[in-house]
Amino acid sequence: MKQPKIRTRMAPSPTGMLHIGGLRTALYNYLFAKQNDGEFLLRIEDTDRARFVPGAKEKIFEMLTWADLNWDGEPAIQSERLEVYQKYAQQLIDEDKAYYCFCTSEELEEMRASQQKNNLLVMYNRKCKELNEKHKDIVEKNLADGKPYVIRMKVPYYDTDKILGKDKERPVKFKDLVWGDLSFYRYAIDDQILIKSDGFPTYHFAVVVDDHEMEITHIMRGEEWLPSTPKHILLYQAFGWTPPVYCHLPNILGENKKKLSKRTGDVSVEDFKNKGYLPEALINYIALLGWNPGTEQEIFSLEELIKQFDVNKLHKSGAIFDYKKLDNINGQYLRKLPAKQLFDFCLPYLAEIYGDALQNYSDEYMTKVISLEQERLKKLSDIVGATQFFFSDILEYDAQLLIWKKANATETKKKLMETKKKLMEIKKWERDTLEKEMLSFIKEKNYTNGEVLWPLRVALSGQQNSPGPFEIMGVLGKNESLRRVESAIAMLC
RNA sequence: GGCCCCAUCGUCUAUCGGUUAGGACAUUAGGUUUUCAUCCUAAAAAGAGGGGUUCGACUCCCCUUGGGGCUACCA
Repeated sequence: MKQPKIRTRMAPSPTGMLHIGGLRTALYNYLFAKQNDGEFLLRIEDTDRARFVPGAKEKIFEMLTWADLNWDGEPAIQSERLEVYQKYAQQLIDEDKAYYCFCTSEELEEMRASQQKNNLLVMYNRKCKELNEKHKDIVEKNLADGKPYVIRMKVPYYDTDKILGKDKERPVKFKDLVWGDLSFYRYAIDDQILIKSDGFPTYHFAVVVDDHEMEITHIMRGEEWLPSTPKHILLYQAFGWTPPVYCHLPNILGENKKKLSKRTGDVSVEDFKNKGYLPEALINYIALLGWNPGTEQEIFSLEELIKQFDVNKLHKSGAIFDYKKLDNINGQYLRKLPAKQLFDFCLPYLAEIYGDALQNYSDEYMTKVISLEQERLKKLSDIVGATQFFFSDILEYDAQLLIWKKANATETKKKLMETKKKLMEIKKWERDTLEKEMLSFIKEKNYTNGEVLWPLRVALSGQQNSPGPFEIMGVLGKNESLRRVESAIAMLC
C-alpha cells in the first residue's frame, strides 16, 4: 500500500513578529517533512481582523527565509478563502451539526460571570441550540431581519441532564506523537464558535478545514493547542474526515518558567538576527530545546538535523531559553567562519556607527582587525565595542592602566622608551618578527614579559583586555604603533 | 474553580529496573612564555516528598507537593 506523502505546515498568524517559539515549531515541521521526503507548507492564519498587523506576514516570510527554512509552494492565506469556510459551515448547518447563535457578547459575559460565581463549568449554555431545534421560525425571522449571528458547532451530546452519566463515559480520544493516548470528557467540550459574526471563521474551524484541504498529514504545534484538539477531532468526525497525526510540542519558557512571550524579554527572531546571531547557530540551539539526539553531539547543521531529528525523542516538559548557551553556540559558529565571511557579516555593524568615516580604512585593514577579534565574539554586534581602538586616533584611558602590577610610573616609562627604541629598529614589520624580536629583547635585558608587554599592549589599545601587542602592531603598522607608544610615554610624565 | 499535562545538577539534557547517575552551558581553581578570549585540566553541582510493586527503583503504579497550558465572536 502506498503511503501518502508526508505534509506538514507552519501556520502563523500575522499579529506581530515571528518569535522564537514559532521558529522552533517551523523548524520541527520542516525537519520532519524533509526527513520523510515530504513537503513543508505555509499558511497565514489571518482571520482575526482586529489583531492584524500590516507587514507582519512579510516579516514572517523574511525570517523563515533568513533561517533557511524554505517552504514548498505558495503560502495559503485564510482571509482569501472565506467562501470555502462558509460552504463547509453551511454543510454542517444543513446536516444539523451546527447551529445559528444570536446571543450577544453582553449576554455571554453575564452568563460566564454567573457560571464562575456558581462554580459551574464556564462554557456556552447552549441556549440557541434549543432555539434552533424548537423554534425554527424565530431563527428564520432573525436571519431575515439581519440580526447578527455566529455559527456554533453542535457537540454531539446525549442529554444535558445526564452530564455525569453516560457522557462521562464517552470521551473524545486521540493519539499524540508526544503525549501518547489522550482522552477528554465530552461534557467539558464547548459548542465552539465556527463562524464569527463578521463572517470570518475562527481558528478552530479554519484550521480543520484547511488542514484537510491541504492534505496535511502531521500537525506539529505548540502544546497550548492540546486542550482544543478534541474540538478539532469532533469537527473531523462531523465531516467524516480522517484526522491528521497530532504532535504537540513543549513550550519554550522564559526565566520565570512561563511560556516565552514579549513580557519575558525580547524573543522576536528579528531581534536575534539584529544582534548578530547566525541563523545556523540559532537554529542549532533551538533544535535542542525540546529534543536531543541521545548522543553527545551538540553542534548540528540543518542537514544533520534533518537526518537525526526524531519525533520519538521529543520531550514533554518545557525548556527554559538560556541566552548563555546560545551565546556559546553562536561563538562556536563565529569562530569557524572564514575571515572574508566574518568581514562581510561584521561590516554593517561598523558601518552603522562609523558611517562614511569607514571609507578611510581599506578592506584589508578591516578584515585583519575583525579577524583579530574573532575568537572573542559572542555575537556580531560585539564587533563594534571590541574594535573601537582600531578606528580612533585618540585613545582615552587612565595612565595608571599602563602600569603593570607592582611597577611604578617611572619604571613603566623607562620600559616603554626602551621598547620604542627597539621597535624603531625593526625593519620587517609583521606579527611573527615583532614577537621574535621583542621576546629576545626582553630576554637580553633580563626583563619579564609582563612588565614590558603589558604597558605596550595598553599603549596600543587603551584597553584592559584586548588581543596581544604583536597582533595589534601587525595590524596598525609601524607609524601608528610608534605614535601610540609615544603618547603613552607622554602620559607618564 | 474546571479540564489536560509535566517533574534528574542553576540551565539544556543522557539513563528506557542493576551506572562511581554521563555530557554541555554557566560557576570556581589551575595551565597554555603579558590581559581578555580561545584551548586544555580539575572541582563543585541533581533524581521534590511519601507510599507501594520488585531480590533490586531515577526508571513501573498511587498519593502529596510544586510547576505549566487551556478555559474568547485571539490565535
